[in-house]
Amino acid sequence: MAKTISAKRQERRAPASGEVQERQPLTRYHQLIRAAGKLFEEKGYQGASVRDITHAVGITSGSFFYHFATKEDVLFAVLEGGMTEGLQVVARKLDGARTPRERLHALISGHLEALHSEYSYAHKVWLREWRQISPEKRLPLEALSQTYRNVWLSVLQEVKSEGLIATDTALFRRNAVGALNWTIHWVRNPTPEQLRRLADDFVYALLNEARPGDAVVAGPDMGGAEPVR
Amino acid sequence: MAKTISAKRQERRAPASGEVQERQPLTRYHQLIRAAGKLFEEKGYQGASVRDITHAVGITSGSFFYHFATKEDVLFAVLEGGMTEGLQVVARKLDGARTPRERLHALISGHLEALHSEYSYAHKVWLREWRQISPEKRLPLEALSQTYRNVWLSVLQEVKSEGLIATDTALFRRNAVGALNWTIHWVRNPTPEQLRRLADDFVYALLNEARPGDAVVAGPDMGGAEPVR
DNA sequence: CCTACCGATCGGTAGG
DNA sequence: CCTACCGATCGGTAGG
Repeated sequence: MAKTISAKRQERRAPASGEVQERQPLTRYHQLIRAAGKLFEEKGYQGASVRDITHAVGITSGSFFYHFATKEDVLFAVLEGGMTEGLQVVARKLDGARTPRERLHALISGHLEALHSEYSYAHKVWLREWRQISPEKRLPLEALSQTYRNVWLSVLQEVKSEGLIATDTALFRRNAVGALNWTIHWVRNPTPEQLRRLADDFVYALLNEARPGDAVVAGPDMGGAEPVR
Repeated sequence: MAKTISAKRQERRAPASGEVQERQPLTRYHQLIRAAGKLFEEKGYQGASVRDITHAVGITSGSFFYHFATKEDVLFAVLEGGMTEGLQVVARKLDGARTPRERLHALISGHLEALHSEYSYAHKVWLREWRQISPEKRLPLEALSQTYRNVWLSVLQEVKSEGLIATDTALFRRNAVGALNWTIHWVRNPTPEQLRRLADDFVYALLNEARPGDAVVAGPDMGGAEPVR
């Protein structure tokens, strides 16, 4: 029954809030989430079958339903895990930032990091596949989104009161997040160094300020070209 | 054979380049494209079946393959039609624009119009489903994208030489297009008036200039709220 | 454009 | 976690 599976999942959850994640071998449960995340990113939620996922971790398809009651449940686990982790990355960055400008930079670099880290398929999947999650399951994910939105808005208020932003902070936020998320279409497998550089560029670009050093981003199209305009 | 179908499709194509599209009843072929576009936007390419599409226009599923050799072919038709039309919209807007600032405004408002017009599902589908198109079929679509990219870059050069843009035009373009495309997540069924207002706001927002009148966009979340951050 | 059908694959289940 | 299987649905085809 679903209750049993749900209970099992709770036991298997990642270590709570503050604890540092040790590099121990993944449980089957987490192997499945990771494999599902990669496959959903590659082929889409509907395009990746339960058999694809179980094949990737070396078990048979029936065994999938020992760990998850439905296919949708593993999608939920992918999204919830990724968004929670993303929030933590950003919070950590913000901790070390004092001035409004530094805090904006922290937000940008945290967002880019969450979006382009090795296991960040969750965010790309969220951007493409949130429609596939039933409204009830979507609720807790929307709550995480809302929290994140508020973090941005409060930082942008600080930045605006310094006179660095001329427009409405709500629109500024949406445009900034849109531009940052758009990088999934043209930034591919960036090195940490490229990511740092990109975050710097973004601060200047979003504020429409000239960059002190020069004004050109690394290369015409970092990574492979993407068809999306 | 596929050749036959392909030939038929050619006959049934929309009137060439310059001609004005009369409000005549749609052919089955175009009915199918339109229905497919809507369904792909709603449920995704994989989520919408051939039966869904044919049901929407009132024919049986087998008849689909009289008009298209494969399901992928109707996706291609949706995308090619939408992108071609989008290019025309922008070109028309640019024709009436003189100063660099006006030309930037034309680009922005054309882009928003193409993205939010009643039959603009094509662009939303392209943003989400381009992976589903085989590389060979993707090529002509990429060419259309490339053309559009170049239009943006040449206008941005003009804008930059006026001193309105401080950063690299390539990055500015990507961020602008990313921010504009992001509106599909938070703008819903805008009126022409709202769309005009939004285009105005975007010019100021992207240039990070204060808006003369005031500084607030229409409402906190025009249309329904979307979960995507 | 319809009827009737194909082999393949889907998410999910029973029983161990 | 496996084997064996389910009913449903998929894209696509043959023949008219």
